Amino acid sequence: MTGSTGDTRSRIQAVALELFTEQGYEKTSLREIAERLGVTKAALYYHFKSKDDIVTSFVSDRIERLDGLIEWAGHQPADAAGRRAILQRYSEEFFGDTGHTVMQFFEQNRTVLTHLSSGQMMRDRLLQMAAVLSRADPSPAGQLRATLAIFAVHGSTFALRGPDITVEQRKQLALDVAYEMLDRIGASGADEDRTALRS
Amino acid sequence: MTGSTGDTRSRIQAVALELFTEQGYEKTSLREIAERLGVTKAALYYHFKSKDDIVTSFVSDRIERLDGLIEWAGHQPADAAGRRAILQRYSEEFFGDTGHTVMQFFEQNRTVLTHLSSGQMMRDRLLQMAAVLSRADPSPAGQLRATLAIFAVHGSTFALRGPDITVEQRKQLALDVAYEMLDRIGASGADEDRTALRS
DNA sequence: GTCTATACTTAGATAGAC
DNA sequence: GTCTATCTAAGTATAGAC
Repeated sequence: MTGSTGDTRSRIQAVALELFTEQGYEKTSLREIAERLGVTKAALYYHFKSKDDIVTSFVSDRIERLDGLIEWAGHQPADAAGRRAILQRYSEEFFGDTGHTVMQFFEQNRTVLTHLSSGQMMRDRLLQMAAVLSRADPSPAGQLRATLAIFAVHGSTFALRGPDITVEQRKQLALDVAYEMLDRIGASGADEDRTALRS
Repeated sequence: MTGSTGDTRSRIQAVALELFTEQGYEKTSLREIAERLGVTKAALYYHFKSKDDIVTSFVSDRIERLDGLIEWAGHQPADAAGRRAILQRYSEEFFGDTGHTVMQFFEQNRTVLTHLSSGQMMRDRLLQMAAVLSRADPSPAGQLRATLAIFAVHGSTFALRGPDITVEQRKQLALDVAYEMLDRIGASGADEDRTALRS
């Protein structure tokens, strides 16, 4: 921690991720990051091309893991059990030690998904997740249900009030609710027809 | 439009809302807004205290309407039919002509909900909506289901791919899916117990 | 009451010395 | 690999013209 040891680059990543998550990407200045590390702004620019390049550096690893998950998901059965398995693995990725901080960063900086290149890549993977989850019923209703299932995982981090709830409980609760949504994808089909006509 | 007519203030609001929604709050500069109106930055500061005061000016109206809705919701029956009625009115508020642009602004600028005073007020109302929807079952599971129901309405604006889908269809679809979630709030209770124990 | 001119502070970013 | 100095543009603020 205190060590003089080499890796300034990874120290920048750690501090930036922490501050970006706590106070927001736009609200955190490079001066602030530099000061916390006892260096100048210019030093940051030796290690990273720009502010959003710092984000890219700790996001690309997540992207790769998500790509692996999506690829695997495509080979799972397109039934309810397959969907549950896919989302279960997604939630492990989301709540897992290595990925949790980065996912929390995106949860706190949702506009980054639109305005930063690395954010758009993540957004893209999220859409692919929804697509693979709803491939048994790619109708708008199926897409929306898949999106909501994913959001159950994300939303469990802030929709659940009270600090007396553990991470493990959040995770389990998110999955329980998400499964209800997943199980309805492409279920009867009769529902959808009624819906379409009702309007 | 071209007119020299008085209301610079409301012209600023209109242009700002449009640019903030299109390109994002942080990515839009006051210079840009001023130029588009043919005035200087300083003119903006005559009409508004600050950049985020412009946001407040067009959000406060939405807040008031939401307050009315929440107050009314508290008097509705705390059963499934009551919850459906509440969310239905919420979606009308969300998709309605007057409010839609402002709600789209928040959808495109979610970090504003955390970092701006007016955003926090809106965030507060959203939490109150979730609370009133889950008052029959204020457990974490109930809260999460209520939050997801609200998010079905919001998410229908971006989760539904394809431009061949009308606003009215989005609205109806969002409600259909949201109702599934609402109907499960405080339903059996047995589910929750199983969930709690399973972990 | 409505706006312009001007200036202050801080942001992200770059060039070049050590 | 890091620092000093500097650039442009951002948000902000005020004095004063009309």
